[in-house]
Parts: sequence; C-alpha cells; structure tokens
Amino acid sequence: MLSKKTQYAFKALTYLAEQEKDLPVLIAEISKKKKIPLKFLENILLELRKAGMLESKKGKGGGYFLKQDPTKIPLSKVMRLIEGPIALLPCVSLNFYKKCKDCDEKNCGLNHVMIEVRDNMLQILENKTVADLTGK
Amino acid sequence: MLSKKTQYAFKALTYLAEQEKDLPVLIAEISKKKKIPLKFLENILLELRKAGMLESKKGKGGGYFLKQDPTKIPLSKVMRLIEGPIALLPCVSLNFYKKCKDCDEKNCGLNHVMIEVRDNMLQILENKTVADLTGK
DNA sequence: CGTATTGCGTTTTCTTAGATAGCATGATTT
DNA sequence: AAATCATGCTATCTAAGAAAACGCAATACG
Repeated sequence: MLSKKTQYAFKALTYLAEQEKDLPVLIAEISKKKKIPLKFLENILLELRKAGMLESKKGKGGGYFLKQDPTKIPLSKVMRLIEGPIALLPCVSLNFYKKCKDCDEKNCGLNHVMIEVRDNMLQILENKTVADLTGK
Repeated sequence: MLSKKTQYAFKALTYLAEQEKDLPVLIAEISKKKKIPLKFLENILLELRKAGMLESKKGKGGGYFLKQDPTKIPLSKVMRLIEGPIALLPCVSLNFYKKCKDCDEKNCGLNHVMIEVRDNMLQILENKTVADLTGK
C-alpha cells in the first residue's frame, strides 16, 4: 500500500495540474480542498519542488505551481521520490536495488515472479502521467 | 515493498514445498537454513497453520509440513494473509476495501490507474503458486 | 516598513515491524 | 510415569517509520 504521504502528493499534483498554468496556488488552498494536513503538505510540496516538478513563489500572490508539464511527469517518478521503491522486493528494484542475503537470484523463484510483477506495474506507472489524473 | 514477515513466509513455504511430502520439518531447521529469526518464524508458521496451509505435529519427530498441495497455494493468498492488501490504495482493494473520503471514485483518475495496476498484479499473483517458487 | 507566504529544522505522537521471553501443552520414547 | 522433544500461546519490548504539529526564519511584494 502507498503511504499517506504518497497519496497526498498525487492529490496535490492533480489539483495543481487542474489550475491555470503558472498561477500560484496557496498551500492552504490545496490543504483545504484536498483535505491534507497543512504542515504535512508543506513538506511534501517542498520535496516536489526540490525534485524540479514544482515551482514556488513567496510573498503576496505567491504559492505553488507546476514547473513541468503534467504530461511529462510519470506516476513512477512521484512514487520513487516520495514512496521509494516500486518493486515488492529490494533484490528486484531497478532504482533501489539491494542484493538478497541468502539467495542466488538466478535460481530464486520468488525473484523471478517479483520481476514479472515489477515489470507489469512499471509498464503502467511509467506511461501514465499526472495529466491522466485530472478531470480535464 | 513487502514486509520482512511476508518475505519470511514465502521463504519458509518454499522450503517446506521442497521437502518430502508430509515429512515434519523442525522450525529450527527452517530458521537456520533460511536465516529467519526463530521466534519470529514461529509466529509466521502459526498463522499459516491457522489459515490451513500448514499442519504441525508436536513431540519427537514433529514439526511443520504443508497441508495443501503447493500448486494450490497462490501467492496472492499468502500476501493477503500476512501482508494485507495487494492493491496500492484502500479504495481499490478487493479484499480490504475502504472508501476514499474525499473523492468520487467514478471520476477519480488515480483510482482508475490504481485499479489497472492492481489487476495487472493480481493476474500474476493469483496464478503463480508456492510450487513455482521451488527449485524443483 | 509591514504583511503575506514559503522554508525548514525540530519535536511530538502514533502505529507497526520486528524481535524476545517464558511457560503451557501435547506427543513420543524408554 | 518420567523424561524429553517440539509446538502453542501470550505478553512484552524496542526501534523505526509514518503522520502531523510547532515556531520562527527568510523572502517577496506593495
């Protein structure tokens, strides 16, 4: 299951993608509309900004807005950033690989199955983008 | 990612499936061979027994052994028992469904994508069984 | 300047994973 | 029946991580 944090990230990005381009939106507005705890959301948006997906503007008329085109942000990117690995096992992760202690991967049935699962998940998550989440 | 507990469950089941049928195996042996903390493994095996996958025998010559044929134990069943939901969101889970507070599922893009992901995962996890994990 | 807004480190709270301990219970052997 | 082997069960501990809240600094704008 995805953590609440990741779920919030998706909701916030969706909301921003539905707004007018380059129009700063208050954290408080997103928080209210999407029922996300304000301070928690603050951290999430900051992470997304640091990763280059969002831009922010301080002061009056400030807020957050998308830096990248929503069609250019695959869901897998958001997941890896906020959630971590997409794969179900470390020994099967492309971006967060960690070797299995006690199994020879070539001969590990579990490894093979989980690679298959991973590939199936990625095939969707790499191709669907934030733009696909909006009601537009 | 799967919890250690679920990973251990898979390893233990795999080990048992590789043994001679109906031959009790000591918890200690599984623990040693698969490098699983003994007492933790005890709990896991107990859960699997209660779920009807394993049988146990006390006393000398006792131990655990498979009750069901490994080809009859889909990986999804183990995951749901030990890990919980397979789906990435509660509002998309078949066995652990929980309604989303603030979204109308019919019009929620995230919901739709995650249903697709779930179905792709299940297509594999429902069809692969413990027997597919063994080196046999 | 003054106000609005994000930036960000810190702290708190809560939950869960993971691991530990100990005694009860049942089966087998002698 | 006694000794021994092995699981059954429950209670508890610790650490880590998720979720959320706090307070103030920094910045931008008018």
